[in-house]
Amino acid sequence: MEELKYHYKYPHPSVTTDCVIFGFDGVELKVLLIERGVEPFKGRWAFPGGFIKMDESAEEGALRELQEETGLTGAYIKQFHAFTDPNRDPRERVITIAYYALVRIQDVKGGDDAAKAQWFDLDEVPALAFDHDRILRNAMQELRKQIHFEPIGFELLPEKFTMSALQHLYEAILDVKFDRRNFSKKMLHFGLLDLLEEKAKVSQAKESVLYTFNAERYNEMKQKGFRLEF
Amino acid sequence: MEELKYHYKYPHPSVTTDCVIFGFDGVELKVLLIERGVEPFKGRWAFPGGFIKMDESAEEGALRELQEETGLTGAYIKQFHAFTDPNRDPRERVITIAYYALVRIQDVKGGDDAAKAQWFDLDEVPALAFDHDRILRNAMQELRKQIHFEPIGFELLPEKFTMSALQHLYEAILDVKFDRRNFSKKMLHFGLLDLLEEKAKVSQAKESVLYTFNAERYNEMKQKGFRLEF
DNA sequence: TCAAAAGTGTTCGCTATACACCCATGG
DNA sequence: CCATGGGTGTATAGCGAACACTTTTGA
Repeated sequence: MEELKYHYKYPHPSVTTDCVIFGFDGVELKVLLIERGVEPFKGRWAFPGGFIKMDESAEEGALRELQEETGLTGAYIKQFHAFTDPNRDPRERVITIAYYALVRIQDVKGGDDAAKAQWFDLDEVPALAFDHDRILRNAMQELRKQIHFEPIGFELLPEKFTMSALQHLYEAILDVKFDRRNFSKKMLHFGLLDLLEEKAKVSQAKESVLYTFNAERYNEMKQKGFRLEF
Repeated sequence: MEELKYHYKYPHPSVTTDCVIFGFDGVELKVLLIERGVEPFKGRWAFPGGFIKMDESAEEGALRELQEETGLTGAYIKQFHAFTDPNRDPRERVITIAYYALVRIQDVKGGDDAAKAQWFDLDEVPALAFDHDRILRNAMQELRKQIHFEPIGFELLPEKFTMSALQHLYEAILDVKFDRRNFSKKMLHFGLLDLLEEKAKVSQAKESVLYTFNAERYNEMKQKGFRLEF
């Protein structure tokens, strides 16, 4: 039998973090899932996650999970909800504090874990373990809200990107279509994109100019009271 | 010595809910605080809160705390952040899932608890216990974000209210001033306010017309894809 | 009669949107 | 030479912001 070393007067829930990891391949918004190797929900897909250590914050825990699965440090993460249904885990009471991460898909290495990890198109996500379906829907909602007011899309793109990559990203996240001319006008109007000398040919067509996001300028402007609104 | 009946292989944090209760007196936005009767932070003010029971969700816990302090059932609450700094409670590891509640201040009874409770103007809140200063700042931020997109202000007003009460509420929450004519135009333009026959004299001046918020119509419109944007 | 709040319309500028043609490249 | 995607400007409508005078009432 396991040794039970920690004793409390009242019952305590377990607390985990789960990390919904979003990536973008230039066309589709994707999410990184891990196949569970153990019961419950063995064989089902789920988000990376795990118990919070007693000396780390939830955010540190989420970053640790993210690093273990993707090799990435310092990626953008955001806490969006704590899921607390008493029956969300069939084994015991587990509360999870959920984060989403925005990563550059091309920077992701295979994780340390032997666990099978795989990117899924958002519209091809299978039925997930636990309440992770709900967590994913919720993450998407919050991501959509956030992108209207913060320049987080750039976390998903390479350093240098074309205007049409940026547009496709916004279209994938918000599930709408924009007029190319209007989209570009609006983006450039914020004054946060630097036009690079360099060009790139993406498809079998004309080469297109590259932009980069000027985060410094954004921070300056934000301090002066500028509120981005897409 | 206390009997320690609950045993775990790994250490578990305690999990609480805290509830930032907002009210509006017609002029100022207020927050309900409770004076702590025990250490730590004895004598300091704090939000109502407590441990989550093993068979209730965090939301149920927050509603229970709210009911105990105000006598209100079914008030509007919203989870806005989980605070997880390992040292936020000097006694032991405590994670708190924070909610804010919007209540009609005039409906609030004294709580069941003998604890001293008191409404504070938002700009006269004293230094709070634990990390509750931070929690309050965070709650205000989230409330401001939310009121741009959801008609939650009405949760703070009586059923029947004047346009200027509504305007003062928005001004208090957003900390800005609006032009009376423009504000009224914008609000009425949503088509969510019903003009009542009844009038009221609020101050020592002209009597003014009363409105009521039509929640049914809002729900219909929302289902048809209407997105409120203030 | 004075002070305080309520009621009410118009103008202007900006932003969002709708929309079409030409060019460069690779197959 | 054809298909694909890139680049670019203008016209219109709707919304947000600015702005002043008259009325009622109670002190």
